[in-house]
Amino acid sequence: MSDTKGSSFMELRRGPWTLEEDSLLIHYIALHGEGRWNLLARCSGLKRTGKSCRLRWLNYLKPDVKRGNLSAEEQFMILELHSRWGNRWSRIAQHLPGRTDNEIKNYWRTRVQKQARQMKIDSNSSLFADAVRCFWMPRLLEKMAASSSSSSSLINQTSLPSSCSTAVTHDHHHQYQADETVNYQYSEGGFDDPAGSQLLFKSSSNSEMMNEIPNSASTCSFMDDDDELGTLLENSSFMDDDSSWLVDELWHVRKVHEWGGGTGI
DNA sequence: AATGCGAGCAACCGCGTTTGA
DNA sequence: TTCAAACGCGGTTGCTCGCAT
Repeated sequence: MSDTKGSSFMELRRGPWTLEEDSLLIHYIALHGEGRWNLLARCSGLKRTGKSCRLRWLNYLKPDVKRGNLSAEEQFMILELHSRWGNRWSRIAQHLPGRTDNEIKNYWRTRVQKQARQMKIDSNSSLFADAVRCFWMPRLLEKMAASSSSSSSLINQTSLPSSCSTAVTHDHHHQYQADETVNYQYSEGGFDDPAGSQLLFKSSSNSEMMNEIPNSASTCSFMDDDDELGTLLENSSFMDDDSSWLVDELWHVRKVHEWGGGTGI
């Protein structure tokens, strides 16, 4: 079972890869292709396990791996797909070309869970899901709208109760492939419609439009009970930047959720 | 300038699944 | 059908770098 058996006589390297190791790996794969990682590890001259070689290639050296910050669209996709699939990082990564499961996992842990920690709530709770859906995702949509006047390949919609939606204006209609059977669609009307609070999916198999609200049982219901707070939140900027919300305000959300008999944490 | 600390990310580890002999 | 090897996924660790003191 051990990946290192058979090469136990050889001292295996660990830790950061050197340029020489990278070029060895790239060269070997150029000649022999991907796969058979243990064979590669034995034959390439690398003193690494097959696992290590595979990881290095897939997460860093592979030509189509994107580097750099995640775009608003990519962040939106991660939030949306995670709400549907949970920690299925590789599955989520399949829908973000050039991004790896490791990168997405790191994003979730360092950025998303950080927000949950600041709010002192469980990142797996419905409350946090509400906050993401009501404040973070609309903010990303705003950013996407602002930048999409140039160009955009992705887009979406989300389940935004009218009480939660911020002023989002769009001049564009976008579409992206979400998985084998579902196309996500977003159009401007979806947000302008006061009742436009649902996630719309267009089945590619039967072309029917379907309404779906992930986590619908808890979707922002707490907002309906507090118009004053709703106004406050709508008028507020909930992220100082890409990943930092105004924690004090979100703390109020938490309190309203708890006191208002919300879905709990 | 030196030190401490935290965020971000690359890499490792354990384990479940798949493959093929 | 069985079993060992290989593969892939998700959780965790630890290194690096930037910022604050």
